[in-house]
Amino acid sequence: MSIDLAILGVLRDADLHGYELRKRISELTGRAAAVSFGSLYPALARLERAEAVKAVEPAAVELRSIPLTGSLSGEASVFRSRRREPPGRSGRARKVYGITEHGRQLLADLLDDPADDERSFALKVAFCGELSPARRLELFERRRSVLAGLLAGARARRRRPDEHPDPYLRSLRDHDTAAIEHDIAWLDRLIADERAALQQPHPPATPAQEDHR
Amino acid sequence: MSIDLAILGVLRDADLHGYELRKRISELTGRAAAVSFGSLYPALARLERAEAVKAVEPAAVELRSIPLTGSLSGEASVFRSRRREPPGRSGRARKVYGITEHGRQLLADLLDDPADDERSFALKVAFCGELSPARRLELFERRRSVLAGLLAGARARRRRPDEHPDPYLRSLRDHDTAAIEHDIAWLDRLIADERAALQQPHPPATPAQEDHR
DNA sequence: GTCATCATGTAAGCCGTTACATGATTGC
DNA sequence: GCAATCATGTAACGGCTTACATGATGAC
Repeated sequence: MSIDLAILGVLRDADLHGYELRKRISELTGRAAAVSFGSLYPALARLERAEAVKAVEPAAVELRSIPLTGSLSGEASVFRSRRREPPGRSGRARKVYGITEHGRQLLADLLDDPADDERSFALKVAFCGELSPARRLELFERRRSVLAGLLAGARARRRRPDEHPDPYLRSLRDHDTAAIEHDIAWLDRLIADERAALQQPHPPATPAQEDHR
Repeated sequence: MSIDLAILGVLRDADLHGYELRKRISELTGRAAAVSFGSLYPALARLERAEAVKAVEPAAVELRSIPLTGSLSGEASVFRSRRREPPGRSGRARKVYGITEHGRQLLADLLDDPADDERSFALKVAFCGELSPARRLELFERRRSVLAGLLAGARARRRRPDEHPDPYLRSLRDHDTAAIEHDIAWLDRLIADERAALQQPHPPATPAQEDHR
């Protein structure tokens, strides 16, 4: 359930109510993301029943926003949005959710799950700061091998030039092949960076996320 | 229903039975396509009820394979697969479908439908040889404007560097932005070719190719 | 005073998948 | 005679969307 991944991943950084949560999820990437309320709210209810998230006192948002090290401006925007409201009342029974310890574990499990399609892989990358470098490397390499398989198929098809004389289909396939190659090149960069980070335990660019727990 | 588009588009070029049809659909592009039997067979039944396709005599396959101008080798492979079988019997009650006149009209309508997601757009490109140059141009430009909107959003998000310090999310977004730009560049080539073709009524029929490596 | 936005939720339904049932043909 | 492949279908279920219902707040 890729929506759980999105919810838990975003909630990991800040306590949020559904409406705001949806905006954050939509902004994760340009193409993929975007969930509707019709799936978000039931999913939140389900995760609450499973005790992966729980409703928190809105007041707790301010309390939590100060001590956290990461995502400062994200917390600040929640703060801003609350500032406008009178102390006693807010919109319609706004329900702010926070991730639980069990939710964190579930997020870790979801990130570890080797099955990933286009969409869930993107989400996993967005949240993979959570993972150990070794797990991250596995994630990237698993995806790379899937794409390598697709690329092999795409190239094989293109090597039979007679079979599809339609120039538009040809152009589509050429573009598709190039897009896969582009994705693989990106993954190769991520993999190389990860390998480099494994060599020297304290790399300059990506140490920030590792300190919580 | 994007599966209808795929079925009709492939059936336009050759009469086929379900099993073979599925293979052809899967081979259209490297990433998108691929339908399961569980959706293919019911869809074929539905299209047959709607008289967009009809079961044809397997013997008609050979008859039809000669006079058609396009997709010669595609027809030939059907011929090959039938050659192996004894005259009276084949696998289990194999049902060969052909497109009807009404089916062709439906295909044209589906190609014209302005709503397109990632998947259906790819299918439309694969089959857009069917369309008039002006309609093709509309198709490409409609898609281009959608991608331009996504790109604007993606760039705006990237222009707020403070908001998401996570390096993996950053990398994901950068890659996503680049992929959208790549798609737009491809569309621009298709559009330019189409415009050129509109100028001189008898073009050499070679739309944009990636020509990478 | 009404419109846009914020906010939460439910219900119906679409589109597709996996898993299962069935069976013929081919090659070993 | 057994496995792999070809071939067609059904059933159950899953996940997500649209459309709807409801209502508060702020801006103009």
